[in-house]
Amino acid sequence: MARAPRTTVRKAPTQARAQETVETILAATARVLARDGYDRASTNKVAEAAGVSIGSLYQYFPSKEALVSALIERHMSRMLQVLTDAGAALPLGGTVRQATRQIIAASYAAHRVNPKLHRVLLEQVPRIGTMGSIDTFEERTLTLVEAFLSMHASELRRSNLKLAAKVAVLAVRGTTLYCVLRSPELLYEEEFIDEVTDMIVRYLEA
Amino acid sequence: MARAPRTTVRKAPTQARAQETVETILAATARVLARDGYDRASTNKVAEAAGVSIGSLYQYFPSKEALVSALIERHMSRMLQVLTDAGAALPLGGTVRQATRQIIAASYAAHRVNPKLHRVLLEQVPRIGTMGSIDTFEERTLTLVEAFLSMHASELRRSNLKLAAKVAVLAVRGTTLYCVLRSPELLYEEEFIDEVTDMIVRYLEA
Amino acid sequence: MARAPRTTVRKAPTQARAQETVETILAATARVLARDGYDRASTNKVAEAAGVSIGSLYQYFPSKEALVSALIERHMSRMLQVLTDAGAALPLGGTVRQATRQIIAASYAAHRVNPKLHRVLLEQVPRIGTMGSIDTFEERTLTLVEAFLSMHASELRRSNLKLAAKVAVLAVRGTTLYCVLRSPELLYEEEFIDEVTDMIVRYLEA
Amino acid sequence: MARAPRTTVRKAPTQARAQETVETILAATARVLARDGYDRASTNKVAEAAGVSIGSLYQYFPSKEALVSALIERHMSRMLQVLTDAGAALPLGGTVRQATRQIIAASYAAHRVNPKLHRVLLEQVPRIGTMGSIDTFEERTLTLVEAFLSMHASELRRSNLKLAAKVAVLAVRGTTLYCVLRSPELLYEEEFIDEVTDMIVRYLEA
DNA sequence: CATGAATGAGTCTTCATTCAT
DNA sequence: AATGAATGAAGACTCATTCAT
Repeated sequence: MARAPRTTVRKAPTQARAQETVETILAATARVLARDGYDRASTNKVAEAAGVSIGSLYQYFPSKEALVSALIERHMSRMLQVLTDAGAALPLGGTVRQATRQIIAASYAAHRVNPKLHRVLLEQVPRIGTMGSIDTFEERTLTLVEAFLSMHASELRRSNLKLAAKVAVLAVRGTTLYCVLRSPELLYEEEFIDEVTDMIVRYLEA
Repeated sequence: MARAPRTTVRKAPTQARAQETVETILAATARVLARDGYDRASTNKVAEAAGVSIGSLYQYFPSKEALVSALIERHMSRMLQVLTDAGAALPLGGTVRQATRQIIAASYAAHRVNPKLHRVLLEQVPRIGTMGSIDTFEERTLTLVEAFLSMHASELRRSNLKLAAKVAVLAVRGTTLYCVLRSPELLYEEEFIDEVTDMIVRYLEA
Repeated sequence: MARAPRTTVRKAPTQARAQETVETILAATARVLARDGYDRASTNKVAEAAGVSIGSLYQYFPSKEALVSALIERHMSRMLQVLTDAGAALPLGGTVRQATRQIIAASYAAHRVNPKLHRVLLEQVPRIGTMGSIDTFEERTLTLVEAFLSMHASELRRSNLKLAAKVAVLAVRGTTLYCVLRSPELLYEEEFIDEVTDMIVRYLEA
Repeated sequence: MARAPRTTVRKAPTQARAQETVETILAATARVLARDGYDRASTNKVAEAAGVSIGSLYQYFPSKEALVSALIERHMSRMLQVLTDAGAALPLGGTVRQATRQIIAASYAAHRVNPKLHRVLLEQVPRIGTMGSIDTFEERTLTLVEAFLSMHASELRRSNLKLAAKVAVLAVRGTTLYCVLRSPELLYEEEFIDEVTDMIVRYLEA
């Protein structure tokens, strides 16, 4: 179980085949993690599941942690992508309710990327070095919300917008977390999202 | 997710000395878990930290998982106790805001039991057999809230009280989770609790 | 698993109750050995099965080996008793066939003492210090047979009686061994014993 | 008798180096077993004796029992080979005595394969999963004898040939067992084999 | 680049045995 | 005497990682 081994990717694969191999390995990692849990998931199992030799695996990932990190990284960056895409399209000119709805919906959309994997990562993976990507996601969301709030400051009844932003974000996060862990299908229910939106809007509006 | 080993306590200690040993071991478990994380926490380290032989540890806990399970169980039951105590004192005759404040405060109080340990358990412990106690906590909270809501139905503007209860609980949970994981001192700030209460009350009231 | 610990009984129980305890423990040993095999049979399990504390067990048997040794000893001495009883009654004046039949029958009778236990001892117990009792049994048989042969020397066609005795004893032993290990009910079949007798008589007679 | 762990070989070695390793390990197993007995023979000791890492051992044998099983298997198959080779040359046209002599001699030859190891296996090894190979050996012998008896039926005075075959085989087995356990040099003495043959022939012939 | 045999530190766990009560 | 809590040496086994081929 070593002590704090390297965590970065050993080598950026340039050739197409190498890129494929990396993909295969990451996919296998996700599968094995889901099947066996973090503890019982061994690099050898992953290599076998990927149909790749253990040597090859270590060609691309210098340690088990690097492997899992890469998986997390990739997943979070995809979620971030979805969040950003949906957030970038923000009709900042719309009503507070509309905008709020859109931001919340964007977060839900991001959580729809691969809820099963997300759950496994949350449940099975002990916090690892580069867990930073998760914070990145949360911070990005917070930044988005704060920006939005300050733009609509006049319509809102809050004095301490920073605090309000944080509470709002955390409240929404409570709901998405629940969805991912216990009820993934809720991520797709517009009514549920509406309900959450309603709570947030009432909280924020003057 | 692999076959789970036994997870129950092996032997109910009868002598006083034995009871002490169990306590010592659980305390050491918490310490080692916090220091090294679940993976790097070995049963031998725990025994050593407890000043107890590895044999004694296994006399009472048949596996590493049983050990951690017992710790979780104990922690959650303490939290539950605090929640129940604070919830039992519910001034059901008070205003919605007062009652809401009290329930939320009760939850915060429960999370103040041992946030450091709570965080370790959340972050480090891959899901283990008897994780049921956590669900118990959440369900108890939900029950409490639902009961409260139906008592004050006339003052609330929600038709779907069950949904409202769930959303409210999840929202609050988002905030306590954040506190435990990133900002334990927030658990003690009345203003923060007020803010959260405000959100929930606005959401629920007619 | 210690190195060559004491093997003798620690203390000859004088009181009736103590004698009973010893019996209980030996019976439990037999049971546990049959159930779990020698390796998985622990002294703690035996104590529990006997309804006796582990401390008490060690009061009477100073080691695991001593425990098993005592069991073997007791079993073999019982077999020896049966063999001797049946052999002592030898009608040395009878025909060679009659006498042979009786000796062989005596051996079969001895093997009927507790074939199940005998099998367990044969299969499960790695050779232990005082395994001497088994040799004792075989030597006693051999002595018996040699005595018998020299008495009937005139009726036999063998010159090397010692060799003949050995071969005869080993041949019979081959059959009893088979019975104990694979077919205990054969120990009770007169026809089978007759057949074996026939072989031996034909081998010995002039 | 408890649940048996896996007993088959874990991995068929493909590279020459691996094949060598397997051989080395089996040889070391035999040595350590002979030196220390089954109980005191640990997988670590075996690995060390083989000059191989414990990891390598487990690469090929998933458990201690599998290791010993493989050794038994190999030994028995060698004995079987010798038995079959010598039995295949049966001069079925010869006299009963000649044929009997040859079969018995074949069995003795088989027991000469590695009597020291054979003894260790008999004495030290608690019955293990794939003990089947031993039964195979006995059954093969029995089949051989039965076939032989029925071919020579006219020259024999037995009506129940099956019974006769069994008794004869068991009698011979009694002698080989003795040789292996107490007197290996007897396996090489023609006179002894003659004596045994004499007994069997007298038993069978008309 | 890929392969997979080899490594060995370290893990969980058992169990014979002791000894304070 | 009896009890059973405590001990700790030792064993079976895993798995991240390396490196010769």
